[in-house]
Amino acid sequence: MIVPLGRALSAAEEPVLRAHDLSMWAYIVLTALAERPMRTQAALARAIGADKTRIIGVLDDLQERGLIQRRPDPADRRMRVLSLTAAGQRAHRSTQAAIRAREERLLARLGAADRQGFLRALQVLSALPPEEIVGG
Amino acid sequence: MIVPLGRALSAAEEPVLRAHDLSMWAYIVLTALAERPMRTQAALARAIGADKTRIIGVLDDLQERGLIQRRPDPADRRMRVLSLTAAGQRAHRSTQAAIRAREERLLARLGAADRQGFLRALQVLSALPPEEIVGG
DNA sequence: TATTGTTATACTCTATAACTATA
DNA sequence: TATAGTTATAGAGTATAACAATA
Repeated sequence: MIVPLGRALSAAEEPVLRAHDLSMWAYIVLTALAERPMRTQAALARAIGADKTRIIGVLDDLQERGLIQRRPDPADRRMRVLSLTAAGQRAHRSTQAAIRAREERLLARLGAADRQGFLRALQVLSALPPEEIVGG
Repeated sequence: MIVPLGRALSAAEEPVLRAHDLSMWAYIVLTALAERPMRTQAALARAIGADKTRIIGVLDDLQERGLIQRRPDPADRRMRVLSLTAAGQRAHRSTQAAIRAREERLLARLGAADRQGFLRALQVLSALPPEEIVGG
């Protein structure tokens, strides 16, 4: 049930993201960096559950459009310090608002109790480390 | 949250499926046919949200292993009537039991109220036609 | 030598289009 | 001609491996 639902929700959010000129991964990256800047790209990749090679193109694009900053760390120039620009923060906030409005319309279909249980269950299960899910 | 969770759950169920020699799609097909036999492959594909070409290899394999029957409809020999064999029913039941046991262990982490809300919310949202999800 | 990021390559999954057979 | 199923092909998304820069 969850996998098809995830697909449907992704499909539902795609028009919203396109309207804000962001790919799904770009939005995920902005969301992660909005929570806190990262010292390396590998750390960002881990945080969002992506391969480190997967996000390079995304970062290239976001940087080119001035939504993120990506500078070599002066202390260790192998690393790239990542953070949102002011424009990036604005883009993230407006996109997130649009997505939340859409989610709100869907959650309105649920009873208050189910809704709360659903969101709490998602948080609990998402917070589990993968080993615990696999191991049961 | 839902998409990564779905990925994690899929990954968690994979060892169980492998132990029963079934792919994810094979299991989905068996589950659909356990509910009710289908008159055409296209109907099955629609029912499980897959492309009609996607399931052909799956059906080939299941038929070869004697888990499903797939016979031309005498009334219209273009169509293939699909149904589980006795062995297919057994395979489905034992695999489903193993998967449910694993799900049970995960759901045990939730409070009773959250758990009920979570499952009901999943049912409600999954039952929504795609248009309503996209349209909001 | 070990690590960060990058590029190039291969692999998996899925969808599209062309084909066969029945009607 | 239209439909069910099949096959072959191409596309997107992802992961793996080799490479360059820095430590």
